[in-house]
Amino acid sequence: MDRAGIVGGEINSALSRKLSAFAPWTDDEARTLQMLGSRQRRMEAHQVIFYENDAVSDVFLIQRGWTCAYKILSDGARQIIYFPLPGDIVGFSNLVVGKATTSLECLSETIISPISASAIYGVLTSDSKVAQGILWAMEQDRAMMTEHLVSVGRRSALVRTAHLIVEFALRLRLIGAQTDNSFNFPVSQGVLADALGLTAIHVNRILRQLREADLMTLQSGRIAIHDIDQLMALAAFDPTYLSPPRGMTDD
Amino acid sequence: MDRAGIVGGEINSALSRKLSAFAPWTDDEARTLQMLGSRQRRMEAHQVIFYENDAVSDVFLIQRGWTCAYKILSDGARQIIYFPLPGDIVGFSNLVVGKATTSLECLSETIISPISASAIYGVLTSDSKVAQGILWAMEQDRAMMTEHLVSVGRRSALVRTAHLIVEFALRLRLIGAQTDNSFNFPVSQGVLADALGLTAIHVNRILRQLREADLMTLQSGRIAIHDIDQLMALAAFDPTYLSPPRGMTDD
DNA sequence: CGCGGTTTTGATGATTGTCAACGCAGGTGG
DNA sequence: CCACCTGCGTTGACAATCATCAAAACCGCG
Repeated sequence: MDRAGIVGGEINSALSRKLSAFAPWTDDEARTLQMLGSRQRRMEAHQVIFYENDAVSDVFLIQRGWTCAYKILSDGARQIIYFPLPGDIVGFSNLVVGKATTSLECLSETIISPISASAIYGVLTSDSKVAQGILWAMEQDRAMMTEHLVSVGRRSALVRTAHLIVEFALRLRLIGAQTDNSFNFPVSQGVLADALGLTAIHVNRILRQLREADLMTLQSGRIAIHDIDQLMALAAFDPTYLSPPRGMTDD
Repeated sequence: MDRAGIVGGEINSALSRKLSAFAPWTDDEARTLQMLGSRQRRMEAHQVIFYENDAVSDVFLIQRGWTCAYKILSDGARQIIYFPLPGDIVGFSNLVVGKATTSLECLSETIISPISASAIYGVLTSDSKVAQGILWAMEQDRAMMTEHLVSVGRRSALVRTAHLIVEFALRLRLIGAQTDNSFNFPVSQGVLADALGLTAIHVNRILRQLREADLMTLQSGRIAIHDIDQLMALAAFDPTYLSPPRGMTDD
């Protein structure tokens, strides 16, 4: 297998970085991945990329920064569905139904690459290896949503919070954005609450518990994990849903 | 457009019935859909089609009956992710990661059609119209999961329960399995609880409330909806996520 | 320096869970 | 044919988790 695309070439697209966990890529395939991220737009924190029900047919690749996809209820409550990070593609629903089914907002300064429906369909039908990689990414998204649902439905506030933090840590590690056990975290406690189905006040109390148990600290936009093993044990975290399928990588 | 496949032909596959809501199909396309359901297996209530982590590469089309996909936690708690009904295809994750990411259990006597990975991939790449239909179905699944997450995260037990019941009613109507406002419902209160993130006892209390408000009754495996409008209003139910995209059907 | 948003903490309250008990229906075996 | 058993539904009393209300400290930023 030709791994020059990874070993020799430069990886400057978040999508390549993410999908390199799935399989090695030839130069040709790597170019295809690069191409999907050629158009780029910079956005500020708190800017909205699209709102629910907006007529959007593009899909968006996150290149840099943190975002969140959410729904707002009639009483003003908000539920965050998913946190798209660099390498993630958001809005496949746009392709099929022609409008956004959630809103998508930037949590930090962010760089996104809009990808047209035809570009996506083109890649999906022309290059079956790349198509498989994208399908894997979609499946990983679904797995994260599943875990999220399990968390909100059946895990205590403490376990649920720990689970989400561990997920962030592992996702960042997978895309090579984290070396030690600390990382920037531009997510306010209110935002965290809207993801976890809690109130900001209760999230604060949970974070204090985690801090006092010497498991992790969230301070001025940065998370430091002090004991990842204990944190994973507390969350009963099974990391397989984030990893590429066995036999795909040659590790 | 040739609608003979629907108007003239007989529709005996649940998949055709479901996807007929998405678009009209030619005879050729209808045959393709039929073919996906050619192999059939009958199963009893409480039988398990597959368990989480089983090595499965097939995907399953539900032809008849009710099923539920769930995860079990280390403490024995269960969260139901999704209720696949006739016409739904379950287990796309099997294709990509080669094993089941949830368990799938029959709630009633059920008929399923296993579909091999190659058959699915074949249809996805050879017939782009059918592929689009399947992508729409996948997107509808995702939308249901999203609503489910919103329910469990941010809706009160009462609203959440009402929302799920309305969803069932509309799904059944879409696949032509319900004419009046009552339908068989082989879902115990304990199962309902595992879907809603509640206890069976509390679900019982909520059902009483709904009954006493003259909105709906669940009795001996059958739901009767007395006031669908008020029920939808209570749940703030927006049905668009279940319907085919605008402009697809000629209604 | 003041302002808005966020974090933090305490006091109180509501929604939902836990425990316990009983009725009911269906199935099974003596 | 009936006793028994098991799963499910129902209800009440009580407990726990988490929400709500209130207030103050903090922080970055114009």
